[in-house]
Amino acid sequence: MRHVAALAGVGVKTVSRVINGEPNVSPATTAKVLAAARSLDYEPDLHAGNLRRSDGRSRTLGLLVGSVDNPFAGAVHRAVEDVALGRGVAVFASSLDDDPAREQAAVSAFLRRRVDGLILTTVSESQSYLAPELRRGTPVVFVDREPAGVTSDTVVSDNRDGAAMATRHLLERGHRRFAYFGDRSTIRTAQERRRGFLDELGSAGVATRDIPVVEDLHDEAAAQRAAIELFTRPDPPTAIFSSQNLVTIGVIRALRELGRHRDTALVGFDDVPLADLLEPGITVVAQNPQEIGRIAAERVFARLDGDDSPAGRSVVRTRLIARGSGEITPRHEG
Amino acid sequence: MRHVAALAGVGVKTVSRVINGEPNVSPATTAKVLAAARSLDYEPDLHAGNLRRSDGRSRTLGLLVGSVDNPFAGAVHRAVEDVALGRGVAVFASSLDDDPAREQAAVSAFLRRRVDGLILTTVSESQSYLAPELRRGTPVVFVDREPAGVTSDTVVSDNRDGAAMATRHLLERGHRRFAYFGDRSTIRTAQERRRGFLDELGSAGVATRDIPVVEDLHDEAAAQRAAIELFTRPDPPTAIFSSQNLVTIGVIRALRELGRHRDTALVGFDDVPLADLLEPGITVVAQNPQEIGRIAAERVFARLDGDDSPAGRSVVRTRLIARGSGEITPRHEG
DNA sequence: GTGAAAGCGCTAACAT
DNA sequence: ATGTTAGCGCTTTCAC
Repeated sequence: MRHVAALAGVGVKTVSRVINGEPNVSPATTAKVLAAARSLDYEPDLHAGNLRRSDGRSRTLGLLVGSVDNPFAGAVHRAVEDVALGRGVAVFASSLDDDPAREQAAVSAFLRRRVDGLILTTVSESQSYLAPELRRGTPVVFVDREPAGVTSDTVVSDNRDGAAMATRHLLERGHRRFAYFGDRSTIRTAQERRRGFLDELGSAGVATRDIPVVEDLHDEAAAQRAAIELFTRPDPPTAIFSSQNLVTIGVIRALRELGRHRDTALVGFDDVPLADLLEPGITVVAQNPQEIGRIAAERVFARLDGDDSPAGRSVVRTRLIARGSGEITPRHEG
Repeated sequence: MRHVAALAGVGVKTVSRVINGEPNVSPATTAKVLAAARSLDYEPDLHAGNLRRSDGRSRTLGLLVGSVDNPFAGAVHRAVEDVALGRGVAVFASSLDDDPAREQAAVSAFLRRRVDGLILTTVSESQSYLAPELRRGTPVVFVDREPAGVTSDTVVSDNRDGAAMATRHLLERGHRRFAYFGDRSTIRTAQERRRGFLDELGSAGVATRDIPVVEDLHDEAAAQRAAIELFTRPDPPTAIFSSQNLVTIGVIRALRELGRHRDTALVGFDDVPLADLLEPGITVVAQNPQEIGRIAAERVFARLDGDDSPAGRSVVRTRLIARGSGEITPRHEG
């Protein structure tokens, strides 16, 4: 900046004024400064400015998702980016991998870089470590999973209702023998989905005591193995509810392998790519990651704009998409 | 930091030493400083340090991909993150959307934030605007698409060879009536794939003059429409090569709709999620986005570590995955 | 309409 | 083993 000022024959403050579009600079001076900046390939240093700037904003956001390599996270990320772009804010994205250590490391990395706000998917038992930062006024929005130990804005899917809706869908087709496949039972979201499933069966008068509830399946292969194992036992279920993306895919692979995909009903929570092109198409309770990301980003910016209303909880509705697998009726036993 | 120093009863420089793990601090002092930092919830300001730090590194990378909401980009991003994480480097990710204005805006946003390196997928006609930055020594690695107007490290798939391999695969099954569906013809990568396809047909003695080459299909719907249109004309092809992810999916939808998916061969460039679960499974020339991302990130860090060898071009091999659709033999005409 | 001086939080260089 | 001073590139404040 000093070089630009020297080349343009003005003071540094004048350069600063031109760069930031502040008033009280004559057009002639402006032109000189711009020309000098161009010829020196000058790019202002945003961080240096921040150090002294009154609002202290880095125009930067930290986003922590399950994994950036994952359709749900990608959609959330994209929605956040779209909102941030309009504000001239850049987004740091990191992957959680359901690892509490990574959660803390990522948050710390964001904070050291003085992000203006945080959008977080969490996995550790408590987010109370964020309390000082919240007190300092940094906006934090939790997405997909609710926080514990602190209160802050949260955006989640209606996990329980969505799971209940899926279950009702299967009950209405006459199923009475169910199985549940879910991911890590420590994850709140997973608990909610299981609860929605079991409660709905309970209300329908189905004895939930004997229903196989297989949990802690965190990848396709584990889900596939678990499903195959279940189907080699007597009286396999006629209907399956799978509580997550990868689990659903693992179950599909298992049913194919067993030749059971046309006579076993399946509804998955969370949409699966190309689910409509499979045979049968996969019926799912689809989340709305775009909406989750958009709302989360808008909450952050509202807070930055001074909104100091109490922390809120936004619930983004899920939607049942019937494609075939959920409409299979119970087979008659041999 | 001043507050921490005051609370610990030491000078700021000692705090700096402790925070950065520099030597020559007594254990007792270290403990005092750490305690003070903890009690004040102190997080060092990385940017402020950078301003003065001799290496001037922000420990930050800028990554520009097609769209963060896209499986290929997600895999690249994840690989870059994994390499960067080991170095304590955070990643800014942005979406290009094949929009030249976005490309420039994203690069400028990265530069203003003083990223240590750039990993870019580009779409504008020339990247000569990066020349000053390259001269300044900022490492830039181009991924997926080669740059124009500047020379710098590049990591790409073997587009031409991959396309040729796909074509050979179809030729070997006896096909002689082909069609090509591709995305924007202005994209170098797309040109290479088309070229690989046509050259291979030429070498096999197939007249390429009459082959339908449908291009500029940038989404599923456009590809689907184009394929349906082609199949309503006389003498439809018996084999299709589609040059991109979304185009492949559009073509699959079209073939389904036409009831042609079991008698028309299809090989797509770039893998498709769940392609193995479709019927028939989709044969593809799979890229290796993880490898592309990993190599790109390693190139950046090698440059930062002082590697000043001439700009290199890494070619990541594609792999043909036969799943059914590419093994369909030509139907006999009625 | 413009510039000079001070200072943001930190680290380099040189004390001590 | 620790402290002091200067200065990174910018914006603030205030003077002209």
